[in-house]
Amino acid sequence: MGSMATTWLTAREQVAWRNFISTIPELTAAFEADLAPHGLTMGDYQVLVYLSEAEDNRLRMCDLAESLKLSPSGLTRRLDGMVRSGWVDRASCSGDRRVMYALLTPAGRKKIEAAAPDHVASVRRHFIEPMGAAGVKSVGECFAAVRSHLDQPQLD
Amino acid sequence: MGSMATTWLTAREQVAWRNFISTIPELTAAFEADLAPHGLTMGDYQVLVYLSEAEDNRLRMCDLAESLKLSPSGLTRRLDGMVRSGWVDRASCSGDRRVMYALLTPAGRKKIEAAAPDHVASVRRHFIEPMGAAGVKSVGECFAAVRSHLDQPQLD
DNA sequence: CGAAGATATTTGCGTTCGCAACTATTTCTT
DNA sequence: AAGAAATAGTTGCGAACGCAAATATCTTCG
Repeated sequence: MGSMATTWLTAREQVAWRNFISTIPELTAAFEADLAPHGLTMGDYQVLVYLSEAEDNRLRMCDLAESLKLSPSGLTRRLDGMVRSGWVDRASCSGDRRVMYALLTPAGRKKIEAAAPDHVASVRRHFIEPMGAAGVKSVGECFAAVRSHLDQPQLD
Repeated sequence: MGSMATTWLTAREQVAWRNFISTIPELTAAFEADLAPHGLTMGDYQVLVYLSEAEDNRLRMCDLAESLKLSPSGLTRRLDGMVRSGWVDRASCSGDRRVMYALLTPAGRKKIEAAAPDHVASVRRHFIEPMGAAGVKSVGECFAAVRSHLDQPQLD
């Protein structure tokens, strides 16, 4: 096996890592709780966001799954619920019959318009404000870096 | 209803938020993948970490659940699996018979000692290195702030 | 002391999600 | 053009987890 000695985390690195990893569950729970009065989960909300920003308010399932970082089957099931709720419709694609579009219904648009102010306030209150302007900038850059590193094809 | 106008996110705030929220699933998937060869999930690993750092290598279920940000039932089930794997034992408490201790077995200690170098390398590679030293410091502070805000009893 | 409430844990149940397998369609190869 | 490979989506299955209820045990207070 490798004779490479382990490079442990420095105190500061460990603080960053542990703060991050232990905050995520509480933070997401807070967002879910703030969205619950609208009858939405974070997952539902994200679907509505992507659809409302998409051209013609619709996206192919696979593109939406990619945006949401969700497996194909996960998206199928999530959409099932949202279709039942009337916020999203499915539509087949005339050009490629493998494809299903998810499309925002008028009810879905109403839903996100009603929920958005509360959700934005929630994000601002729990996430943006505690870290301050400099923190926001830095965190944005850091996670961009983490993400772009993850998306690379792992050369090593 | 409130006549308060919504304060939308600035471009920079939105970048930070979206980078953060979209990176988490990929990041956790990367950690899970790096830990999988050891037969461990992130959840299992965290249990082993807390137990290995605890006095006498044991913790009350409720304290462990609190540390892990897990519901009591979630912890019960997670431990079930780890007990089956032989990494953890349950022990009742003579002083308070409601209490169950989770305690690290020698096999559990071996397990985390074997996995730790890989996991630390994984954290370093996916999380620490991409954000750089200044980023690490800032992210640590930011999430400490977010967390301490969440833990407050919500005065407003 | 004894009843009421608090605390610790587990179990039943429902939800969410990923993987693997399957179907349907399109695209590539020769 | 025919077969192989790739792509899009859904379904079966199992794992993880939270909530509410049940159980057992303390603790508090009249």
